[in-house]
Amino acid sequence: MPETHRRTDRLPGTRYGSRPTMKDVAARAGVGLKTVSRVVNGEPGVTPETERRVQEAIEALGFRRNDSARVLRKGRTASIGLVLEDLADPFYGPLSRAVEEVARAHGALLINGSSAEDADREQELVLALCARRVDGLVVIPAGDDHRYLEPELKAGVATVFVDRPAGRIDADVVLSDNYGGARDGVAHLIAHGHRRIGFIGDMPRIHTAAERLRGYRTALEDAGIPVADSWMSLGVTDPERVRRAAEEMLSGPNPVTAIFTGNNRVTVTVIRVLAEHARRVALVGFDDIELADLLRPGVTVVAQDAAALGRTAAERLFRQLDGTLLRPERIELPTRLVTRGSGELPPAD
Amino acid sequence: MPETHRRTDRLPGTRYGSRPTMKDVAARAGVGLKTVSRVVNGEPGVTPETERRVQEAIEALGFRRNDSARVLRKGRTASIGLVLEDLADPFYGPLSRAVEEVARAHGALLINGSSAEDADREQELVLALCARRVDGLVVIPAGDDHRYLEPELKAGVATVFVDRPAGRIDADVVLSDNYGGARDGVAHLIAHGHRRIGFIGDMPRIHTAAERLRGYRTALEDAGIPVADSWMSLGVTDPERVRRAAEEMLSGPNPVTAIFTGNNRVTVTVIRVLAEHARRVALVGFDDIELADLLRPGVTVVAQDAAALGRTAAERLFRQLDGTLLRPERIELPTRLVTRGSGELPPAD
DNA sequence: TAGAGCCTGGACAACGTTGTCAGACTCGGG
DNA sequence: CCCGAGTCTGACAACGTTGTCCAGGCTCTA
Repeated sequence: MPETHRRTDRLPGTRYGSRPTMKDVAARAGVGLKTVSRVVNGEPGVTPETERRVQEAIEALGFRRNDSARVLRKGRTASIGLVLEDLADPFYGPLSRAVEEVARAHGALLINGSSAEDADREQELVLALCARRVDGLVVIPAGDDHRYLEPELKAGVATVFVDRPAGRIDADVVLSDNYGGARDGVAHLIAHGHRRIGFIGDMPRIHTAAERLRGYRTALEDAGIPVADSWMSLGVTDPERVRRAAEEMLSGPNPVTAIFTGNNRVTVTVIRVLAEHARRVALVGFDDIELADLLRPGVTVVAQDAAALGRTAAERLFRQLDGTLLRPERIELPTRLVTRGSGELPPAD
Repeated sequence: MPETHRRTDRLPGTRYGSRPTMKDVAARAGVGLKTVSRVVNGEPGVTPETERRVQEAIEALGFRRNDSARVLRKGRTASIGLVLEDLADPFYGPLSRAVEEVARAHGALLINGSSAEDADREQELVLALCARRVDGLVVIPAGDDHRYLEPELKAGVATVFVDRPAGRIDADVVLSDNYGGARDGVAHLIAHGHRRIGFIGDMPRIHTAAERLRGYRTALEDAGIPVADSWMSLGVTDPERVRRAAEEMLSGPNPVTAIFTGNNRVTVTVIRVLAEHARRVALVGFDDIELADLLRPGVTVVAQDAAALGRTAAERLFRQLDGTLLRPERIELPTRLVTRGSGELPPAD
């Protein structure tokens, strides 16, 4: 029993002593260190008999390769980082899963963090992931200046931005057609006779919110409808503010007959508000929401394919890692107008 | 310029050459290696002037500490693993976020994987995480035999199971009161006069499904209602099967007047089926679903607090790591019956 | 049977960091 | 002027793995 008290400087939390290493396995199996490595990695050049002995020792000791050491040696971690805004947002669920699936297909693990829509926290997270030496990053950016990533990009960290573009650096971006989707959604309302259409969206510094607002304006302008400031409400999307905004639009001397909502959270809140209102107001929302088809009236939405966003981004990431991808590109995925009744409500007055 | 071509054995993918190390920083700043380490880690014993020089060199080179090396040396990774069934399931969103928040509060990152309800994949994932030397694991188990974790537990990997208990090992478990919740939900239906109540749930090998079924049976037995096999349908929860099951219960010579659904996915499908039916059928579902309050009739549910499950589990995990937690425990969190009308429907015939 | 070539196994260094320890230097008091 | 205490710094080993390279034993052929 040599080496029983090797690690005297271990942190106190490591209670039960430390794990066996390849050295221990080698000693027990009576072979050399590298032979164990070969067995563990399925490399050729080991006789069946030796392999058996090594396997036995591995089993007996409960050996598990230490990937930290492996990573240190090999330079690749086989893991990618995903930074998004909020793990609990239903929009990011399918997106995360798609990224995870692609990662899994490439033998990589997913490290996952939420920025909570805070630029500093995003940076902190991204840099922590870089310190872990993730092979690549999928980032839904909160901030708008990503020059802090330059050393990382130079060092070969594959990076793809999703849902919103990167700020002040040249990087791969995968977006939805926020502008076109919003324009079509609002045009749908106009086609059903609406002229007074409200817009409730996220803070305009968020790219998606700005683009959707732009789509809204364009649709109105294309139809020759003047855009009234009082019908646009941009800001945080917590229920209280959205509720107030909706109620203002619905009351007053010149109430809207339809509302276009800028994302799933806003849509849900506005549905609640409308449910309390006597007057029937048309609604089209950006992002699909579960059960939207069962509400009465059903909720018409501009649906983005969150899974496709994630999949596309992750696939580009691994193509960057392959080296088969050369120049950063901006990819825009189409949205789809799903009509379910709410948009078809004619103006009530 | 020494050391420009040090890493000849790097993988081909590392395109842009390699990252600067502390050694490089030390050389540039004209100080010793350890001094750089001290600056990077904010350790005392460095004059402001020296620190400035080091910071400058770090900045200039774009140095970022390599946490793989750090981990190897220190034995702690400051990361925990979360293995769940499906990242995209709305039930796991809040749970993941809660785990992430606790992790963040303890300065740890979250590595995240989906088992897709497959025991082998769960094991593969868990062991991959252990190879990464995560400090701890939060596992929503798919399998029912976790003896493969024994060496890891001995080695001090903190582990907490959530939502379902561990199989054949002694470990911390945080559960919802599935039995009691289901019993109360079914009792609610009985209290409103229902006698013929169907149950549609997940595969009985899944602990939560079995417990909820048990609650269902108990409620019926307590009320002296015989339990009919034809009113219980257990199996995979894809929409097709659930739909068939619901339709069978609703037709035939002896149709149910109420349905108790075993999880959120089942509930959603059954709502769809009921929406197509003329006859009004009462419904109580396990798990809350978004917008349930806006459906007509509103959907009564047995709500679990997914965030509390995640938070409790993660907190126990870090207490294990602190050493302040000694014996594994089984914690059961209460559920809450949220009545929203659907459960109050009287039997239609 | 000797020599060439192949197969298996092991010694060793390196990956980038941190803990240990000792050396150099400063400062103040005796 | 010297010494001790204190401050700052750096050399070195170790963490556990993998790549390189060489040694020794084997087979096969001439």
